Amino acid sequence: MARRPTIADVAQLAGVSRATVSFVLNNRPGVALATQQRVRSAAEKLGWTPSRSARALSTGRARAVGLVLTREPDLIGTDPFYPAFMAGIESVISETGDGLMLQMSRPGDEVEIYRRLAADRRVDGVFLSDVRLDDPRPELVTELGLPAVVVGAVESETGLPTVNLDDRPVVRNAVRHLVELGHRDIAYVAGPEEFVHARRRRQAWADALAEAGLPPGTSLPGGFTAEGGARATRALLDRPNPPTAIVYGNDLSATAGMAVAQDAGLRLPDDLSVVGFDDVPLASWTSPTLTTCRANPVLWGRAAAQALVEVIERGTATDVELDPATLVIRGSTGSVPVRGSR
Amino acid sequence: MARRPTIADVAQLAGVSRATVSFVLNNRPGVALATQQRVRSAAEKLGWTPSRSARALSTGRARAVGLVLTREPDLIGTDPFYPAFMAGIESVISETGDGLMLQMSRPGDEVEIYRRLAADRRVDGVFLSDVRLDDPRPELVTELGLPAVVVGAVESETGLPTVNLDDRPVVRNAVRHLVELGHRDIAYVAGPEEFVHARRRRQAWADALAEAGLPPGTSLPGGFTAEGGARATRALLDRPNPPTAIVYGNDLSATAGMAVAQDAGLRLPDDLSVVGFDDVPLASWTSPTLTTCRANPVLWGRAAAQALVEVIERGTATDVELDPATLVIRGSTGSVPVRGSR
DNA sequence: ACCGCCTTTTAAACCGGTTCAAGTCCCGGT
DNA sequence: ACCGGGACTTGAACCGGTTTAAAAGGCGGT
Repeated sequence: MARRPTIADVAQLAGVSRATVSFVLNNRPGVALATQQRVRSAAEKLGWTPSRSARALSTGRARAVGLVLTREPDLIGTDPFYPAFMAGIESVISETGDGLMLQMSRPGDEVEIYRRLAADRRVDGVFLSDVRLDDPRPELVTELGLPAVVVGAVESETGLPTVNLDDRPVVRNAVRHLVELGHRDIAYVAGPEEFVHARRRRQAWADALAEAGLPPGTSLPGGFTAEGGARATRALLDRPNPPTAIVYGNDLSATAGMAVAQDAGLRLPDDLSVVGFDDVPLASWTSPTLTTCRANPVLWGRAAAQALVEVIERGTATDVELDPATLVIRGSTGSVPVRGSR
Repeated sequence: MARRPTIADVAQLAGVSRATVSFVLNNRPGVALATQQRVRSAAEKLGWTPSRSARALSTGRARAVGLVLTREPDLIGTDPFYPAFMAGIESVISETGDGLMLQMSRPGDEVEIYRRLAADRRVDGVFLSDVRLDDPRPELVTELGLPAVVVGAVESETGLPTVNLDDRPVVRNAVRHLVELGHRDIAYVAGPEEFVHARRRRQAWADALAEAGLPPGTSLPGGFTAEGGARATRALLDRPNPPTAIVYGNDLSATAGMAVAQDAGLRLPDDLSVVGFDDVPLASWTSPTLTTCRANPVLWGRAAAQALVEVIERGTATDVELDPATLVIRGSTGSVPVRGSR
């Protein structure tokens, strides 16, 4: 395997200096057309591609962005958001030949990971997703001088550019939909409270109840997991006055909740209505099919990547507000059961 | 924001040459202990971390490995394998401070992506997963001189180091389990035939039938999707003599299949037994719960990463055979229905 | 006092690009 | 014939590390 060609080889073959080759490569004006062609064909003839590392060293840009996934390893596979989100990122950055560096971390190591990412200058910028309450990362990246884009935190008190999708309207729609079906006792099974998006969804549910003139409903933690959703559902159904509808923080816990309800002898949606969140591929294939909220993670990824590129190149970017998620009504929601009181 | 310190700054503060700092950094023998300490404390005082790009340029190693996901964007989110697999990879490579470059591609662009990865020398090696029949990639990486590890193709005719998990025993166990329950007509809903692992699983099912002295069963394509699984299930149930059990290529199509069967009025497992593959988090929460085959994608990732590191560093690695997947028996399999003929 | 040898340190080349100040050429104007 | 200026090119420094060959220092032996 012969040594791969360098810019010097191309320069020599084209009969020009290395500087000229570099200019041609970067489409810098001021190179005669004939020269450009000579350089190009020389490069092609030798099969030359500029070395990433050399470029990175002299330009100071790594031409890569970083995504740190901070979740428990088991949880990471259950969320269809990230693969789609990453696909969206890729579709933008690959246009300019940039790459995506993936890091996984436990919630604890997180800060360390970002520090290393910044210290190494291995990436030119990072995405901050799954933002938590009192998240140390916005401040950290600011301190480190690491370009960053916040994904999905509506309160832009961070000072960082944000790409946001407001979950509240769709949750409100879901509650309204249930209210229209006659439900008055609508419970909520929430995701981890430390996530601002989980908290926001729960708040939207509470607000929607109030808006409909209903008393505050019951909210239980479901942790975005199947087990958590199941446990919360059991607890809700064991109450003296179980709710007639349950809204879940995600499809995973909703599906587990449906199973629990059916095991308890309830028929869905006759005895209990269920709403999920995410619209996972399976949601159309549960029985009954799952009414849920659908966002577009690929578009998130695209928007986030575009914003990050802008921050990296121009130092700042305008916030982006994505189209809200939509309510997908399927078979798991139905009229309130005629039962007991009133 | 002050310019970040370089090796020269450290050298100056420690009162030594840059070479010495470099030696200390790389734990090279032949530096006096006192000097090492002076260098170390100087580095710490300045908060110096060596620049990745500079190192990459002079050592010729990018200190990163690449994973190319070649699936349709929609499909990518449905497979819990990859996130866990990546977590496994990360856990190994992050020990040495290496990174994971993620690339997504459509089946068509694939070859181009690998070429670019190799040309850029942006990664030191790649994983080859979802190996297909007549896959061009093994030959390609060999030609490109790009270190690679094949993940999950048992026929090591590629000449490349392979990390393999033989699905056949567990599929065989699944069929046996069904045969013991009295089933004689066991159908199969397969993944895309171009994937060697999908094909292998189907073959294992066929072999197990033969081994049990049963006539060849019916196999239909399910494409590893929910829709495909549903369609195939419908087709199977519409037959004059529908099977009493169906084995699916993955949990996604199995779950969709269960829904179809239940919609058709069948009770599971009384009228139909179902076996999946993957053991997705939801498998314990369908109704009935899903009997399925469980592998350990995190261990795959670890083993694959270790093998790849070995190839990169030593030029070659020994093949690894992982512990086979296990059969998880849950509620979706039961005794054959007493029905019709015989 | 001199030598050989071992340990420690360093100067300088190198990795492969980018960039800028300083050329070189050529041409039209006077 | 000479000059100014625009269009192209290029030499050389630089990015921040690694590496090698050689120098410097220390020490016991004769």
